Amino acid sequence: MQQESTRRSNRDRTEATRADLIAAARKLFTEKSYAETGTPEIVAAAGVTRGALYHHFADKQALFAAVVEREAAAVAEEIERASPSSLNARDALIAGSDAYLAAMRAPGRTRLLLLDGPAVLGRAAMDAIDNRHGNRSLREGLVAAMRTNTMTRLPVEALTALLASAFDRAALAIEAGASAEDYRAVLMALIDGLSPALRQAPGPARTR
Amino acid sequence: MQQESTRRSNRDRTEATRADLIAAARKLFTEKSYAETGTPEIVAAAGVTRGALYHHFADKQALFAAVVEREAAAVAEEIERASPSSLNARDALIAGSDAYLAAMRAPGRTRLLLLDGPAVLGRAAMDAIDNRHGNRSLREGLVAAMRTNTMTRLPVEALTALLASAFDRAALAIEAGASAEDYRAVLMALIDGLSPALRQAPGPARTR
DNA sequence: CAACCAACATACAGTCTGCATGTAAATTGA
DNA sequence: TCAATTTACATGCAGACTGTATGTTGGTTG
Repeated sequence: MQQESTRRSNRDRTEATRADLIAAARKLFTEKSYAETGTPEIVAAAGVTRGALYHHFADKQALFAAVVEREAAAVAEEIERASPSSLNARDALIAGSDAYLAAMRAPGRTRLLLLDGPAVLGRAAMDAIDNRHGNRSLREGLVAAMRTNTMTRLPVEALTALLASAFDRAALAIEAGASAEDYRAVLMALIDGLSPALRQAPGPARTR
Repeated sequence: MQQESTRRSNRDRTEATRADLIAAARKLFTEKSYAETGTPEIVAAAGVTRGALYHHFADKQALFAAVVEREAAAVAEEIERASPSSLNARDALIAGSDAYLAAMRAPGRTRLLLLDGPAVLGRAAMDAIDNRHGNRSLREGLVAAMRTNTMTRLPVEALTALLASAFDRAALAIEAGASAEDYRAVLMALIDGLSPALRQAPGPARTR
């Protein structure tokens, strides 16, 4: 018998504490905001003290970065899971778009990834995170579409960034109560507008 | 002789103090950020005390809102000034786009209007400001283009918001050192993609 | 010119962040 | 296996900041 409950390896302790802190921080950062959430509140919710927080994270901002990183990874995973993997280039883009908009409906994600993230960590850091997780599949989809001549050839980085920002804005608007159908229709029109051949009536572009 | 220098009406005093505070705050908010700028620093730069600040503004956030409002108005004015007012619908959009990108090169504007603004004031408040100043001309340009059948008919609010977000993102990328030509080319392609008739080769879309 | 009010300055209370210091538990290596 | 060392925290403290309450001076008004 080995000290039944009080016998945890250091790695387990670290992992558990970090997870608790990230979960508590995520909850509070999304319910309120980064600025309005204090570290005393976070550690209370996580059941530890501020000492533990500053042992595992350099500062409040580093904890926030960990929360954002984790959230971006979750979004990327949801999108990849929802991608049927073999459609033609355009339909793959559409499927990815819908998956993104669906994923961003999870409460707090827009605030975390689109409002506080850029302001607290800076656009450059957010771009790095996006490129590590999110935007990758979008960029690859665009490259594939261009390779099959389904899409006008354009600078890939710029096109990826601009389309991504349009998706982001659509997610924000939809969360704020705007018509999801309207925004989806415009996004589709923007994408289809980039197809040399394809013009009007791209088939069943209905929302449902 | 009436007390030469110490004779100012209350309205003048208010106006001057508010202007000093807004100018000092703008400078610091853009050099650093909203979060990293304290009110003691602001009032020191403005040559007043914190009492004056809290007399004229409800709180630090209200001062920030005043700075943002003023900046958005300045951007809108620069755009309207640069608009030759009678071109065809598409060329008017192009001219407005270029004017916007040029205006956003003024130091600190991207941080103020695109990073800190949404995070501190919220997307809804920023939308209200944008609709009061900036987006108006863009929306009117889009409506005009649709009316002349130069552009596919789409939900106007959504299209305005999504195009505006693409412009915003382009401004951020350009400021971060990305190729202005690339981003401009993609923006033009997005706009021209919405023209039913117009397809490839929309004429001299060169950057310079 | 007396009463009033607007435009500040000063002082204070509460809270937060980051760090320094202390302690118990785990890991290491001889 | 057990002493040395490192890791994982808890506690306490210093500095800074925000918002407000209170005082004071100068303009405004009947």
